[in-house]
Amino acid sequence: MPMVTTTKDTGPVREHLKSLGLTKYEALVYIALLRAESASATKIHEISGVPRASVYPVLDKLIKKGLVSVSNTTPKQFDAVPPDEGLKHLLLQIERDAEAAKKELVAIYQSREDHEERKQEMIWTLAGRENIENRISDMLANAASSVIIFGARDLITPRILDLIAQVPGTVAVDIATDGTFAPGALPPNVRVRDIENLIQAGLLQGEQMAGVFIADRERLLLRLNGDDISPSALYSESPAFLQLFLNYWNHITTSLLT
Amino acid sequence: MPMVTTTKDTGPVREHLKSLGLTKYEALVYIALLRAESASATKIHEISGVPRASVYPVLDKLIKKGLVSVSNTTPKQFDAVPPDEGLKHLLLQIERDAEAAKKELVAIYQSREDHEERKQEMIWTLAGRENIENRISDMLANAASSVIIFGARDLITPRILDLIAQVPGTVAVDIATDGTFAPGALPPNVRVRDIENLIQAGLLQGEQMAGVFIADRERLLLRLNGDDISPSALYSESPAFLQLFLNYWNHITTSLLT
DNA sequence: TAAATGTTGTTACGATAAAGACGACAGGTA
DNA sequence: TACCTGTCGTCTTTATCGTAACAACATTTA
Repeated sequence: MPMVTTTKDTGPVREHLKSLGLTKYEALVYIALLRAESASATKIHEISGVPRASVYPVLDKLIKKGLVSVSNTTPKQFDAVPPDEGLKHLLLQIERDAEAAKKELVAIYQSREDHEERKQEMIWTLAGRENIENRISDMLANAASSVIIFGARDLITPRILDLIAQVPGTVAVDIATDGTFAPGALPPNVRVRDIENLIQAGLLQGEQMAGVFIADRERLLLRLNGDDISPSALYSESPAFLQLFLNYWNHITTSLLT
Repeated sequence: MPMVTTTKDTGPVREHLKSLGLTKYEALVYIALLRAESASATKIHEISGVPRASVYPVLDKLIKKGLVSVSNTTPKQFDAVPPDEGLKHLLLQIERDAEAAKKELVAIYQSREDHEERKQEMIWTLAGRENIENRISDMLANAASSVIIFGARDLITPRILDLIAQVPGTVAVDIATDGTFAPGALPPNVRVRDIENLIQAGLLQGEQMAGVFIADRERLLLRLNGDDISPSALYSESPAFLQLFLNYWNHITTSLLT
């Protein structure tokens, strides 16, 4: 009974499996086998919707990847390796590759000629919410003496809040924003200033969503377009550029004193 | 000076980066940027050998992946994110995907109808040295009461030896082989028998490289063609099939008593 | 038993999508 | 003027997707 089911609900899983190096067909066949518990090629074809002729080469690849095993009966029966076991080894292989790649790339990176002069004065653009938060993450994680953050409350997302909480106690963290934080969410080395009255006084206007992150007074990230679908940010280690915002910061703190 | 270097030594790195989802060009451009420290598109083209026109879209993708940042100067300058940082986030994303996929797939796997009868009697084929060792790994890691291993000494590779050493002390491990082990390499719950004299007596012949791994007397892996380029193995939970080798095992142990 | 029917494993070939490769061109810089 | 940058369009190549056909074998039916 050729009951060919269409490519149904298997929505996000396929995308996730693609990250692990599986093709569309490989994902479909593997999922079908997880459902079926030892099936023939034809049955796999019926469940997965993958053309019957394509099932065989796809199964070969899955076998080589250690996700599927074959019986020695005739006709052959195929069975999925349990997903926790199969994915574990798949991921392990990727992690090994990543480790090897990192090793070689770091070697290249460190042996390059350092012409930092130019680079120091450069202002760089970052794209994508994820990448921006990653950069902030690295700034906070590597901060040795001080961290300064100011801007709209929305900028300090739960993830960033979490990163702040993990900054060592020896690092002075200064935050100036217009909102509040849950009590006890921040360690004692973090000082929060409320700039709401400054905003109302017209001293801080413009890009509502812009925000500034400064680490050790030498690394700066300027976040823009926070409400856009693809936000962007500027990053710089330029002393001149930094000084601009450090002055800005001085302005804020002294204004708050009055 | 158009000094277009050919796709040179960057041998294995590219393969490793492919595991992380990078294409050939992406890998070449990223490596070039690691060498160059903030270069223009043309310079990247010269170093990497990637066609100049192709460099731009490739850089876009690398930027989206958080591996490259752009200056706001004109002409644009590009710079590589340090590899340890960049690869970390890349791998993190993959691990998140793997975790999500595992969750969904395990759900599917557990909700499938259990028709174990047929499967129990089945004998499965595994392909590839890596996959075979992975299966052995899982057998040893999940063994609850007993482990039996017999066959040529070559089968017990350093990795397997390591796995044996990690088996909990409550599990009785029996090994029969024709070679020796470094003193202290094995914990006290492992008992080793020497079958060399049995081999010389002609009681154990045939496939020199075949070996048997049995866990809890209910899971069996039969390794074949150990010297072949792509070795294979049989796996089974069939009681009948298992009994065959348990008898074999009895034969060995009793023969050694005389 | 013999013919009819169905299934399996394999091969071949076309369609589509992605990556790789090349040339051309408007605009800006030196 | 000469050069470089950024962009576009096109072409080739490769991998994946998808369809069709076929020999070998097994099963059913007459």
